[in-house]
Amino acid sequence: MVDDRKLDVLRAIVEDYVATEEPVGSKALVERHHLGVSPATVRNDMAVLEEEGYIHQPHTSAGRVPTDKGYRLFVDKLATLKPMSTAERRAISTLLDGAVDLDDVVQKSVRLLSQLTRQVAIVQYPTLSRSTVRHVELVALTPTRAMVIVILSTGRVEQRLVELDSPLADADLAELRVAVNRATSGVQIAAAAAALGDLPDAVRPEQAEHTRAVVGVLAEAMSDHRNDERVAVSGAANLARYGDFDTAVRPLLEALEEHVVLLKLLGESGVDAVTVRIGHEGPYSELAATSVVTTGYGPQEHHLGSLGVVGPTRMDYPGSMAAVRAVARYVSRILDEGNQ
Amino acid sequence: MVDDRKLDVLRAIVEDYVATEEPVGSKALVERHHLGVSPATVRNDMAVLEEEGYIHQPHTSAGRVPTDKGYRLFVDKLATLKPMSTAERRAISTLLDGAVDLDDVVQKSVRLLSQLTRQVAIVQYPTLSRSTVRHVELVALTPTRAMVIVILSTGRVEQRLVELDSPLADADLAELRVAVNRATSGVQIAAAAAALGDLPDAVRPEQAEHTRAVVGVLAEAMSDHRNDERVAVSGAANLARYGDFDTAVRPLLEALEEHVVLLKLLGESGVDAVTVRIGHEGPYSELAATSVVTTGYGPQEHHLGSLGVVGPTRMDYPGSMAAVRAVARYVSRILDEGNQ
DNA sequence: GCTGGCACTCGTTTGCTGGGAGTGCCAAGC
DNA sequence: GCTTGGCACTCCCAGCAAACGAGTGCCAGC
Repeated sequence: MVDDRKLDVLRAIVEDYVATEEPVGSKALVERHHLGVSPATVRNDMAVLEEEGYIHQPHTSAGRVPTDKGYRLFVDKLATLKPMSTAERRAISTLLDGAVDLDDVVQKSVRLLSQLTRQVAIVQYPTLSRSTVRHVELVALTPTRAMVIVILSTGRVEQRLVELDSPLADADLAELRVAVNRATSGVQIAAAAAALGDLPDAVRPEQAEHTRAVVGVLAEAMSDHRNDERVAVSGAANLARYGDFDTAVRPLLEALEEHVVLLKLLGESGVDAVTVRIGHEGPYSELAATSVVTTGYGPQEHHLGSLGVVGPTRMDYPGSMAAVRAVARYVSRILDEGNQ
Repeated sequence: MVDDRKLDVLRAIVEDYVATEEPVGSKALVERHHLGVSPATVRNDMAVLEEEGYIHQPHTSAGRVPTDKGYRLFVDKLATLKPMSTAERRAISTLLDGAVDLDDVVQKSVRLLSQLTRQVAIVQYPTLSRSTVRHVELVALTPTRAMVIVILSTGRVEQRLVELDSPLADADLAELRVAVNRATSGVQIAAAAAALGDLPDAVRPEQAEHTRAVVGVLAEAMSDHRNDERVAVSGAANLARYGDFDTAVRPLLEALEEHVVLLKLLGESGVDAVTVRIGHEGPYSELAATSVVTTGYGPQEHHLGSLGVVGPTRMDYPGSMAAVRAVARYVSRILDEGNQ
């Protein structure tokens, strides 16, 4: 049976182990935390905790180390989210308010998150799939070369070059611009890309050739899900703080290069709900020694992407969870503002 | 005196040490390279090389290790650039030809370079400062909110939101668009930003308020040198291959987070001239154990940015130099094509 | 049910030693 | 005069044993 005091002991073990990176023994425990009982009692509790699988002893005469299950219990039952200090809050808001565009927001956030948590931070770029087309602009660069620019509701701008076989008159371009905007404005990009398919025949049949070229590139730009797969990473240097190079650092360092892996790690967590995946709970056996703290972000509960931190299972969960939630909220707020 | 055979010995030492990561002795040397002389002779040569400071002995009864000075001589005198294999060439061109825009080129290049060299690759985003304005587009999103879009000669697109105090009529916006383009089209961005200063009074005095707002944001977008400071990094996981965590890996890992440091490392190397900076030759004493191989890129010898690889002094210089040069050439070519 | 005492376990540190890799030097040979 | 084989010497390192000590489990007493 795991009663309150045993939970206290578990919490103390987790905290000490996170702080010292060394197995923690009964004596050190009662010295550093005022548990109000003697080492012998703590030892009895530890024996039970070990039997239940929450802690583990590397070898006979060593202290105890939390298991993944122990961390899990710690996170579920014990972690009171440390609130951010006002200084930290101010740092977040001033930094992110200074961002000039969406990419800037992402890059600043990821940097910030890694600095706040002293861990490796990951921020997924906002997905485009749920955004709507705000405006399409066509610009003639030369008579046979135009640039199409798609402005999305999230504030993101996609641009593509179009090469034409024959010159296109400005008047025709203007007409095409009107037609395209009429067809796509306010429509979700996937639907907008589909809607464009009907245009070539509907507008100026004699210009169908041009229309088809422009519309083709436009549709491609709108169905480009490149962004859905992009992530920004920061703070790899924080891994250097950890020992255990081969089991903890190296696999993670390798994973950081594989953005697909990172996306899977981030998962699809809901907005405002912080998810913690501990060690083996994650999808990769090589990353059994790393934990992930993530949450979704997006204006008004619309999930646009995920962000979070990764690090060794032995990480500061309460601090990481608080920072992840705080940053996600600010990012959501900024996306909300840009959206009006 | 350093004659030809001693150079051969030095080369052999460098090659073996790079391959094995271990001090190399005279016996192993004659076995693995057909130098045509006995170990004793090689020892005599090594004694001279050591006296001259090209190699170093960690301790008595150990093999020799090249010094920074030794690598320098190796690079200057001995390294014949390995040509890229045709498979590698094809990989480069197919990958980079598939890039859809400038950022994509940069991201694909850096990835590619790190894979080719199995080192950490760094690519600076092309600087905007030398590019000219190709077109400025103004788009009304709501009556009091507009988006300004600047298309540059390099193909880069900058966008900014403008908030207006009072509604702006479409006709006025159109007129402003014409005026702005007349003032800036084909002009280098710095000059264009300056030229915009005169606009508010010259065009429609009664619209000066609006003009000033739009022009202000435009000028800001044009003088935004954010891009000059941006770099893409890839291949940090390759550091894991190296031992010597504290002296070689950790400082570099930390440097990778500091883009300012990376920019300084990249330096301002000329297009088509590969620069090698070995160990202490670089600007940072913490990075005394790392070397940098860089070159500039840009269409028609116009330096738009730099790219390169960093790694421990014990790196494969010929291979790295060849890969850096090859990638830079392809990037230059692509920028050139987009520029026509 | 908590506590102090105590014997026990076992990883780590320290000190030592033998083997081996590699060198420098020397005398002889081409 | 350069090259070569031989040889004594140096010094790192792997391997081992002993001492150490942190931490435990268990037990008897409160």
